[in-house]
Amino acid sequence: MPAKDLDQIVSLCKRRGFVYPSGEIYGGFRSSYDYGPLGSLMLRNVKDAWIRSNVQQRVDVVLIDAAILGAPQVFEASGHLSNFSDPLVDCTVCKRRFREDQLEDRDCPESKKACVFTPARAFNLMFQTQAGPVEGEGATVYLRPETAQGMFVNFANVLQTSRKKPPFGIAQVGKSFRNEITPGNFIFRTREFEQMELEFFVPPSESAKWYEYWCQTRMQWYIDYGIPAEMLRIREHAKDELSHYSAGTSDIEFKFPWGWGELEGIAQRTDYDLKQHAEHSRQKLEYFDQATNERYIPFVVEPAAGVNRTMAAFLLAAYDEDIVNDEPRTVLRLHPRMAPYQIAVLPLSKKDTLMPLAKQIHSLLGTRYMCDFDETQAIGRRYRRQDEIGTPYCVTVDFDSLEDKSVTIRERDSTNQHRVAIDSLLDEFQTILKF
RNA sequence: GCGGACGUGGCUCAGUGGUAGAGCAUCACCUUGCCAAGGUGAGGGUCGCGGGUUCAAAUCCCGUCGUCCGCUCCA
Repeated sequence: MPAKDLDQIVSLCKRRGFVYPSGEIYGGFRSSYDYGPLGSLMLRNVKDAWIRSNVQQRVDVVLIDAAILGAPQVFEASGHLSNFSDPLVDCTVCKRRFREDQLEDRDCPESKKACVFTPARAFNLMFQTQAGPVEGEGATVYLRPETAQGMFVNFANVLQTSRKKPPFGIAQVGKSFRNEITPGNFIFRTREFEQMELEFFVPPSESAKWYEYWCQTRMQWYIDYGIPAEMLRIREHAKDELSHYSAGTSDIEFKFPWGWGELEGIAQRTDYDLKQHAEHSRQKLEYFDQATNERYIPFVVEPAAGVNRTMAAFLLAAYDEDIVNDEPRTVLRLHPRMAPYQIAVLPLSKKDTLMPLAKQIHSLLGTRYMCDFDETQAIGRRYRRQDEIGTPYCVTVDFDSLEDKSVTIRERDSTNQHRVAIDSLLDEFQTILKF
C-alpha cells in the first residue's frame, strides 16, 4: 500500500535525511527545502534516469545546460513578461481575492453582498534581480521561470553544431524559479524548483503525431520506474486552460494524497517560440531541408517534468508497511535506479576481524554502485534501516566469509537471502540489478 | 494576501500559570550473532522567535516567522 498521508513521507524524509526544511535553525524559510545525504542522491537518480531515457538511449536528442539569469528581451519575446503576471483585487467585505479581468459583477458569489475591492495589484510571477553590484543601478535581469527558453534561444547554435535535423530534440535539466502566490504540499510546489524539459522540433505536419508519441512515451517512463499505472493518468487541458503558447496540452498526473497533481505537461508549442524569438532578435530561426528544398520553422512538442514532485511521487508510491516475523516494517519499494543506495555492506560483527574484508567489499562494489556501510547494532535492525530508505540489497559479511570467501546477499522486497562468492559479486549484481 | 487550526528534544506526542516529560531514534560499553526494540549508561529542549502582563509564562496577551486546511493564482 502506498503512503496514504503526506505526513508519513515528510516525517520519513526528515528522519532519515532525504529532505529538510531550508534554514530550519532560523525558523525555516517558506517554500524552500534542502536535500540531505539520501535526498540528494535520489534527486540525482531521478534526473539521471530521465537523461538516460531521453538523451543517452536516443540518437535524436542532445543535452544543453543554459544560464539561469536571463535578459529581459528573452522574456519579452517569450511572452512571459506580459502573460506571467495577473492584476488581482481583494474584497474587504468577503475577504476573497479575484482576478481583476475575470470580475463579472460587483457582488460576491457567496454572500451576494456588494463587494468592496482594493486597488488592483500586479502579481508578477517572475523573480527579478539586478546585474551589477551597485544597488539600484544594475540592469534588470530575470531568473528563468522555465528552462525551455534556453533551448529556443540556442536553437540555431545547436542545429549548427550538433548537425541534427528535425525531428530532433534539445533537452535540459535545471532550476527554474516562480514567485508562486501559494506554494505548498511539501516539495510539490516550491518557488525554486528543478525541471526536466525536452523541446522536440518537428516538421509542422508531424506535430500531432509526435505529441501523441511523447504522451505515450513519457507515461511509460513513470511506469517503468515503478509507479503503479493506477496511480497515473493523462489529462488533456480544456481550451480555456491552455497557456498562451499552446495549441494543446496534456498533463501526466499522479494520485497524491490530496488528489491528482501534475508531474509533467506535454504541450504543443507550435512555432510560437521560435517565431517570437526570430521576430525579436531579427535572426532566422528556421530549418532548410535539402532533400525537399523546403524552408520552415519547426513546430515544437514539449514534455516538461518537475524533478522534485517526481521524486515525491516515487517516494509516495514506494512507501509500504508489511509484517516480517510478526513485526511491522516500513519499506520503500523503490526501483533500484531510484534508491539512494543500491547496496549496503554490513559486517555481521563489529569485531576487528571482519572489518578489513567488509571495507574491501565496500570499495569493490563502490566502483559501480552507490553503497552504504553500517556496522552498528544487531543485523536485523540494520536490515530494517536499509528497508526504510529503500536499499534493494544488503551484503552481509560474516565469520564464514573469512574462510569460504563468500557473502550473503539479502533482498529488500522478499527478505530472501543467498550466498555468493566474493569473486563473482560484481557479476552477480550486474545480473540482478541489470545495470 | 484573507479566514481557520497549529508550532514542546531527530520523529510522534503528553503537559494549560509555579522553576521541562514519555515512547521511539542517536551515541558508548557489554551481550547476541542473519532479520529491529537484552543490559548499563550518556548526549540532546531557555517549550519557533521577539515583546508584554504577572512575584512567577511552555501555559495568558500582542507581534513576527513557519506548517496545515479553505479561498485567490499557478507556463
